[in-house]
This record gives sequence, C-alpha cells and structure tokens, in this order.
Amino acid sequence: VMILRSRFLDARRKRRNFSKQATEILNEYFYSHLSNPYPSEEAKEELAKKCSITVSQVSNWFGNKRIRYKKNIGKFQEEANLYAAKTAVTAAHAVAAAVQNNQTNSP
Amino acid sequence: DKDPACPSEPCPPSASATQTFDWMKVKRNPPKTAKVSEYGLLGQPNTIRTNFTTKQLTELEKEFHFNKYLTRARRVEIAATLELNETQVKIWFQNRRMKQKKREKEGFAPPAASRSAK
DNA sequence: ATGGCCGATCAATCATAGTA
DNA sequence: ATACTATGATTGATCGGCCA
Repeated sequence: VMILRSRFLDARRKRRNFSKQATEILNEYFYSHLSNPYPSEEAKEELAKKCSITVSQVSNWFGNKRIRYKKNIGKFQEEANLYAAKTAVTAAHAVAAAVQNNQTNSP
Repeated sequence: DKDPACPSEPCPPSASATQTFDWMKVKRNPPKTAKVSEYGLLGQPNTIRTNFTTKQLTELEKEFHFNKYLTRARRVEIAATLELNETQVKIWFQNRRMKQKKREKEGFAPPAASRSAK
C-alpha cells in the first residue's frame, strides 16, 4: 500500500486553480457546446490562449468536466442554466439577425 | 462546429430542458486484463485498473530509455520478468511515448500567473 | 485479415486548494 | 485547526482510424 504511494511523490502535483476568468471561458464553451463538448485542437489552442493555460490543461479540464458532468448531471444543472442563459444572449443576437434577414417564413 | 440547432424548440415553460446527449451515455468496456485461465469460477479476476508496482515502473522506464519501441521478443521478455501481460507492456510503451511527446511539446513550466482569489 | 501505433478520451484515483 | 468538497493532474486501459 505504502509502496504504491511512492509513485506519487512527484512534486509536480502542485496544482493551482485556474483564474476565475479562465474557468468562465471554459464553462461558457462547455455549456454552449453541451451537445458535443469536444473542442477541436484549434479550439483548444484558442481557449488555451484566452485562458492563459496550456492546451493540455484545456484537455484536462474538458476531460474532467465531461466525466464529472455526466456522473452527476443534477449537480451541474444550476451551473448549466446559468451559462445557458449567458450564452443565450449571444445566441439571441444571432437569431435576431437571422430572423430579420429572412423573416419571409410563414406557415 | 455544426448547427443542428433547434429546428423547433419545444421547450415550453418548464425550463431549458438540458437533455441527455450521447456523449453522456458513453460507457467504456471494462478492462479485459485477461488472466482468467486460472479461475473458471469468479467472473472478475481483475476487471479493474492495474496498479503497477514501483519495481515494474522502474524497469519499464529503464527499458524505455533504452528503446522507445519494443520488439516482440523484448516485449515477451519484459512481460515475463515483470509478471505483466504483453498487452500491458505494449500499452505502457504507447502511453509512455505519448507522454514523452507531450512533454517535448510543452515541457517547461508555464508562467501562468493567476489567482482565482474567489 | 492482422496487429501495432497514434491521438483522443475514459474512468478511477491522487493530492492539494478552497470552503464550511 | 478540522472535515469535507471542488478541481487539476496522472495514468492504465479503451475506441476508432490508419497503415504496413
């Protein structure tokens, strides 16, 4: 038991939580792509830059987020709605623009 | 990115019915770290993640620095010596190579100056 | 058709940061 | 200081795609 513990003597485990803004950006992406929260390599690089973290960290974040989210969807419902509403604003603009552009849609 | 968006958003009053997408249903098959030959009875000799001992890891690491890739013969030899499956040794090397590549890519300490200061 | 490798991901766990 | 929870990282192993 204690033998197995030695493997984790790596000092590299000095975790530092990401900044609030970074988490904000990551969550925004996650919830606005909830149907498929798998950012492409390019998207990861972009997120990494915006969050000032590495691409690997972005991957870790999404990996952990996805697993933990599906493990207990209910626990994230509140957070999900929060970001859903936040991104809804942006979406609304796009929709509004689209609607205006071709409002010739009638049943 | 795609936009299968909402052809018809039937979300009445309730709320943003955050549905259950496929990725949330994904389930991985349990590890088949076979070695069941001995036990014809119990169904799971080891269906869980193997914890390599320090000794095994040390040996694997040493071999890795000698050769990044294994030959069939070497794999058999190491597997026998460390009491692991050839598959486990093979997989360990693959993961090790990935880890190596990842380190070369961003192997230095990122400044990352940020304190959440919640 | 077969088997190894790659790249991405999963899933469980470790160790620490943050919160009560 | 104490107990518990949130979260970043690590890693054995799986999944799908590609190639010899």
